[in-house]
Amino acid sequence: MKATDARSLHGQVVRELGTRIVAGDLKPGDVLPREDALAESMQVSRNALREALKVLSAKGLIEARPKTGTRIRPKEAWNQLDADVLSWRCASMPTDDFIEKLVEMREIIEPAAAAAAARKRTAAQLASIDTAYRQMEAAKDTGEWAVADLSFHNAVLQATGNEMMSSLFSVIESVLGMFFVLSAQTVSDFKYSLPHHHKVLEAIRRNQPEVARKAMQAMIGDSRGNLEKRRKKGTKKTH
Amino acid sequence: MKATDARSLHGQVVRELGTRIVAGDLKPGDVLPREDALAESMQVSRNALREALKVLSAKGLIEARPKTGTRIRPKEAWNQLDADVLSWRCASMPTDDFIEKLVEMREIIEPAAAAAAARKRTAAQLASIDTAYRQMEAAKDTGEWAVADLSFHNAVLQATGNEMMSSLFSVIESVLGMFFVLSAQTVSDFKYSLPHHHKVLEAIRRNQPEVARKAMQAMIGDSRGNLEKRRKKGTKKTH
DNA sequence: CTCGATGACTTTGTATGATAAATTCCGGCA
DNA sequence: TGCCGGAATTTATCATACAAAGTCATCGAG
Repeated sequence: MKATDARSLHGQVVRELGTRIVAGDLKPGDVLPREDALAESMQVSRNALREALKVLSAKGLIEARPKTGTRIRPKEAWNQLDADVLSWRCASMPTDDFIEKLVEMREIIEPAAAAAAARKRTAAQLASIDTAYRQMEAAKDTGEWAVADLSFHNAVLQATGNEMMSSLFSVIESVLGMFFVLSAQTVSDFKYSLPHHHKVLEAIRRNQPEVARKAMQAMIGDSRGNLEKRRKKGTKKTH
Repeated sequence: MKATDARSLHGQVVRELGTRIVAGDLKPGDVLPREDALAESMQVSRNALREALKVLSAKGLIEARPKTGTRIRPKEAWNQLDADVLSWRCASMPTDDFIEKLVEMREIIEPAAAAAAARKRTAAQLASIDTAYRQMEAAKDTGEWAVADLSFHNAVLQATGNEMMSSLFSVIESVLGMFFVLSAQTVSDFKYSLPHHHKVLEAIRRNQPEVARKAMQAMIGDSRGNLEKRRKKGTKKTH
């Protein structure tokens, strides 16, 4: 689910450079080659390259100044919540440290969102959550499950009625994505978290904020435990 | 504190179009004029315009396709947490509804951040918070206070050690900015929240997460009350 | 008459070359 | 030594041309 169109040429340049920056291949403070040199080395026109640089600049990754050149900005300046930045970080062998931070964000965002949704959801928003839940019930494989699961959590965020909360879905998407890839092979019963989701759904349906918050916390706590188990297993394998 | 450089020409175009989009002057679904026509009407080259469009596209505001044209994307697709988007929304007569959403975000983010900071802060991070606090103490006018206040809350977010949390500072910056402009004239003692900040600082110093969380919650609750008072006064004036 | 393919047209995408503006850095001068 | 100005370099902007992609109408076949 990439925000940036990867088909276009400048989109490929954005992805290429963005990936290399977040992966640490290009470090903060480093200056990029001159625009014409970089354009030539990447086999694109200087025009396409500049459009890519503007996009990276909009995401806070780089900064261009005449004469000085274009340099990588410090990590604190990056739009760490940007969907592309998150996706690039996830793509490049995320460290356990990063996954832990993602989970930490989730633990803050989702219980609060569930509580807010229980307070303010409209009938239509509740219906969206309900639909997603039923798709999870009906899922026949891990692929269908993943899609429905993401829909569920997205619907909860949207039910808060706060568009800034909805924008945080990119974080949830990242952490769930990590979870899916880590548990795809090892889990036989991929629906084991269905009861957790049901509790959240019912609490939101009944407008019970604190019940919804607790249910969501429980779900995430469970998820965190499994994630750590999988991660340990994964590191064992590499020995 | 603009992320996008407003001095450059394409930066001005970004700001112009971005402002008009978030203000609702250009609505989701609307298609922009052709690139060459739009470029001419804005007195810039098509090249500069395209770089601006790429930036807006990176922020999720627009989407361009051959033949179809460039259209405004639905609000759900916008990067609502982007510093520029937030600043543009704040610049254009924010509705009470939007301010309420900002406060809601703050109530979720900052108590959790204070707790995390109390758990994980390094000595250097604590020193940053302490420095900001002393600058608040020493502030001689509302301008100095505002700067120090922002530093304080930024330092707390950074003390969580989670860069995604730090990226949420743009939200805090927006809500505090609104607070400052609304209370600039009406408040005689602009340091009245100093004790609140002191409690947060001390709790973080002593590694007491729950104390820090409560102290931050109290500070925000107080701030919310004042904001509503000011807002009411403001609407009264317009009668 | 309906459906589908085909071709022309419109709009964005990419390339190229040239000029302007800004900033650094060096050298001259007081 | 320190200030000032010019040269050099790099990004910023402009202009033009062509390629690619998608839309829409038109035409033909069933």
